[in-house]
Amino acid sequence: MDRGYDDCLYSIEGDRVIKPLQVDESRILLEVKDDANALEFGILAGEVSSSILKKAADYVSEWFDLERDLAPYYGQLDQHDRLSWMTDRYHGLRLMGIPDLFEALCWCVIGQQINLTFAYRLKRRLVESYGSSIEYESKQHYYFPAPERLVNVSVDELRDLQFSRQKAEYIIGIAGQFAKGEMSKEILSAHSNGKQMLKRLLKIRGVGEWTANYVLMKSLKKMNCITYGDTGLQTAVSSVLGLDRKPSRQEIEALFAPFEDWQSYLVIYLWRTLS
DNA sequence: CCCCAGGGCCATA
DNA sequence: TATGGCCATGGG
Repeated sequence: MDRGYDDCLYSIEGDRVIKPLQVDESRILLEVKDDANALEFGILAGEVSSSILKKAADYVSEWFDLERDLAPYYGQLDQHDRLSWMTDRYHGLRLMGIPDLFEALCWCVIGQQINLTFAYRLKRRLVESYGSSIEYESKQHYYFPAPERLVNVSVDELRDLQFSRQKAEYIIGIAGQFAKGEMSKEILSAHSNGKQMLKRLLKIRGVGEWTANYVLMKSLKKMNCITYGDTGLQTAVSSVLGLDRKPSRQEIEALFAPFEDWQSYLVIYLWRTLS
């Protein structure tokens, strides 16, 4: 999880990661750590009950995509001339989810077109300005701001945080859809298939092909999402194919074609080659 | 100083 | 349908 970027929604301390979590009406501080052959989780702060423990476990499972058997994916990777090395190098690397759809959409808008260092800085400013937090061992742990909060923020306030006018408008607009109940993870999930979900997402101002696929991958766990137009993906594909230029869309499609049902994972693994 | 970052909108033709 | 300008900032 630690790629050297400054993520403000969880903190990595040694072999454990700490993240504030809302389960039903309760706010807890979740800890997940590496325990040799398993992930172990615990509640550092907040109410603890059997119900909350179960939901925290479910969250960890979704966050780390623990239910998925990666063996078929590695089987396909092994058969590929230029990608088989990934099986050993990245063994066990899973698709880290962004379960909160609103957060995932906002994060995409923030990250559009700017370098990741700056993107994480913008996210931190947004979160620390409008998100709530809980304190643990004299450190604040932040929740992503609620749409009901962000919908009442002005474009100029976000520009003061160095958001571009476009990003500010997109985020406030998305917050409005969530606050009014026009969009939610449940609403999006109710669509019959991934293609319909993609169509619905593309209606949102600020959401293009890259963002829609990223969100379906990270929040809805759809397995065939290719972030076309992604400069990072293009760089990685160019590298593994040994090209001295950006790959065409057709070349990307050709590379991904054998990985039906695992294409999102291949995107994740290709991104990994960049860090 | 330049170019371009894990894009997308909008105007124009 | 296709193309180009624009956005904000910072790292290389």
